[in-house]
Amino acid sequence: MNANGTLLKVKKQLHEAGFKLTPQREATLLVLLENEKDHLSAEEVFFFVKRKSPEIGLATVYRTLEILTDLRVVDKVSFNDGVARYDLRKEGAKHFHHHLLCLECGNIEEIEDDLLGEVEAVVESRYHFIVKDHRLTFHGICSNCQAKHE
Amino acid sequence: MNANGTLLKVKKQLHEAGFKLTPQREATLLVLLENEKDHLSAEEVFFFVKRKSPEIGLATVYRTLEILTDLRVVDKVSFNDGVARYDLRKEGAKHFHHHLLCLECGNIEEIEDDLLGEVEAVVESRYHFIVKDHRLTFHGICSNCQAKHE
DNA sequence: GTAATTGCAAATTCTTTGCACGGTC
DNA sequence: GACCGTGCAAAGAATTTGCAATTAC
Repeated sequence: MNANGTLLKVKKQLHEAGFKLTPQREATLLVLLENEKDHLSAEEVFFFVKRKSPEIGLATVYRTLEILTDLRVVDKVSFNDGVARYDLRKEGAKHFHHHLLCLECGNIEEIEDDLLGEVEAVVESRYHFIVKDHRLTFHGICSNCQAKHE
Repeated sequence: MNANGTLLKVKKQLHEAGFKLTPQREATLLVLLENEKDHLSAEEVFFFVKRKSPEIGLATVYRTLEILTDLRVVDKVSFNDGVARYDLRKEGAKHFHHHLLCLECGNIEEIEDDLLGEVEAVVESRYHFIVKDHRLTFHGICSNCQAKHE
């Protein structure tokens, strides 16, 4: 689904949940869409939104991100650096994607493969735990940093 | 390895890394060992340590936990609730264990199975990423909460 | 003895909240 | 005109830091 389609869909979701479609919320959504590959913190979202709409407040960004998290439009994730980051959920993706965190350069790459199908089946049967979602991050050395060492 | 064995081993590690073996560090370690199954936050560790050694300061606990994280004695993890939690690494475990987070009661269960061997091989070959460790948490409904619904 | 470590308090950082004002249906 | 949403500033929570006093080795 393209950015415009996603935008329309989320607007509909907001409306159906009884929220208003304010310019601030739209600007925040646009920033999230334009930086889909990144994992922006609230401060970073604020920074980008402010370039479009300088009058916006940080608290509004936090409040918007909270709403979007509740509506499952974004996922709130944390990579142990003390800030919450917000990650747009992929349209149609059954599960949350995975991350590759490089221990040297700190870069975070997203991978889309659904790698956990079998593993979830094991967890469900062995622990009688109904899996709804997961968070999987690999820590290691990215290909760029490997190349630097050669 | 039993608690005492672990304690001795960590003391040795501290010593080899040039740190002093203070009573505060020992008390903090003991608390971590006694609550191995929990995922204590720094505040919680502080609370327990204070019962043994009331004169300890919260900053010391933070500093000790940082050292233990650097020495890879504990893992710092975050379950998106805004606090860092500290999880003792299992002796001899090749990889960090996994977690089952119940969305209803909030309980966190640890599972020891090494479920990711194949998945890591896929990641390494497909993305040329050298995997050093991982974080995997399943979100879902634990068996207790399932029973409540019946 | 002395350099590392501590406790305390102050400072920082991230996030949430209270509130008066503004915009919308 | 009720009400939702906003910006701002203040509050709150988690963590870090500066420093003088203390302690381990």
